[in-house]
Amino acid sequence: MPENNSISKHLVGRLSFYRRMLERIRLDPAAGEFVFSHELAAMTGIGPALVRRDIMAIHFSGNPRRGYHVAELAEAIGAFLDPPSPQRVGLAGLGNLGRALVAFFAKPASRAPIVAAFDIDPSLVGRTFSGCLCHHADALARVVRAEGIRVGVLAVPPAAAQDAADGFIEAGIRGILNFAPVFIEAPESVYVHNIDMTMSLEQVVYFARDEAGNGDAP
Amino acid sequence: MPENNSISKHLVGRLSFYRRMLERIRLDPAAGEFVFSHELAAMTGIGPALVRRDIMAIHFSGNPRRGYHVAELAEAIGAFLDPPSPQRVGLAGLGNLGRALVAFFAKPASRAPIVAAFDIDPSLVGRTFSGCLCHHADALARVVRAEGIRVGVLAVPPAAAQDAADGFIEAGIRGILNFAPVFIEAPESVYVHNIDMTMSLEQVVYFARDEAGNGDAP
DNA sequence: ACATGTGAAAGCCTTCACAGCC
DNA sequence: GGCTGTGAAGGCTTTCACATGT
Repeated sequence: MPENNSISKHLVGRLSFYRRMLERIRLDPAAGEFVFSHELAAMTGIGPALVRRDIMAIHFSGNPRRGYHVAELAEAIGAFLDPPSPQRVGLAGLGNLGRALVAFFAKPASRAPIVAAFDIDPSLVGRTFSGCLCHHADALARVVRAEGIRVGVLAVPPAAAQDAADGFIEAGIRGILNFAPVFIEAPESVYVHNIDMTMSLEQVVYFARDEAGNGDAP
Repeated sequence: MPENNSISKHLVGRLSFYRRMLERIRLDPAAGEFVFSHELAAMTGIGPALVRRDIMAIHFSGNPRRGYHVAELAEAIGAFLDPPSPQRVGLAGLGNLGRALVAFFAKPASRAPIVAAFDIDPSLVGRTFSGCLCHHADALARVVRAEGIRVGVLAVPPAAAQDAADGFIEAGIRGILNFAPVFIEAPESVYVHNIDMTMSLEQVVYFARDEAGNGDAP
């Protein structure tokens, strides 16, 4: 049975979010072994019907009496989301934001560990940040290939973003997480996700102005 | 004439993006005084028809011969997006991410300057980061009121996020930009926008795995 | 009773395609 | 000829509402 139902970006994001909530439930000694869709809904701000539909999408089933088994659901999400082996991530740009990101993601326990960083500043090259060595940007494509990196994170100034992206792409990267406030040109085969903080802040400012309703669930 | 056409979050985000591109064009001596929708489309990764529709939405008009007047369009977007006076922003959490954010947004020239920061770490309180004074988190609601802050940014650990949000809300904030990977409960009257980096990275990792298409425009 | 699983409906956003104009 | 402005269509997401199961 060919698994086809086109998987949307939104579904993947929500599954990631559910899993984090499930892990929190697992660590909570006061919580039971099961959750209801409306409980997950309350924890995430997502509607209960959509929670159920998302769980359906990964072919997991609950029990109308008890709800969903927390540990099993978390595992099912993992089986669906996680690649067979952790994907190695490279980071371009070790400014304030880049350092924040390695601190977030560098831990090897992570499902997507940052294993190499790059910058053009000679005072950073050769140093280690949160256990992650900084290479010179000139070595980007070479190190990406050598380390088997499949995902690149761009935390460089806007003017440098396309160049850094090109380096990653040339080295055969498959996905890019872009924090630079510019559009990154990339082949169809490379998935690009943009996080534009300036845009987000301007959005909040706009809706903060008048009686707008509550925002989105993530 | 009651301006009503419900304005979507997406539209606001794209307008913010267009404006940044227009400003870049203005600084480019090689660029002309006008742009076509397909040129803005190429710079942003957004479809040309949608660009035109977005411009329509703010009641700006182009000229079929020349395109859109760059300076005038930028001004029209500003008139639509920007509040009468710059909205003051407060930041909770001065870890790596918080420091990156003040560096981004603290400059008073910004349309949304961060004017105060908060943390519980005594070694940070009283110090100044990128020109922005760090107060103790206990003073959050008081300082937010005193400074006339209308928008709050959450860059605190997940466990502290709801508390910080409650402080902002109690002080009458109108919008929240949340970087913590949790759902923030807030009244209808407060707009909440979530940026969940872990989720975003997991999305990229998922789609990087196989032959997925290109991602979104921001 | 009350929750899951799900067809059907609703809503929203984007793209198509073309009339009208420069 | 090529671009803007836009009704209409198309596609995608989410919600509704209820049959089903326990």
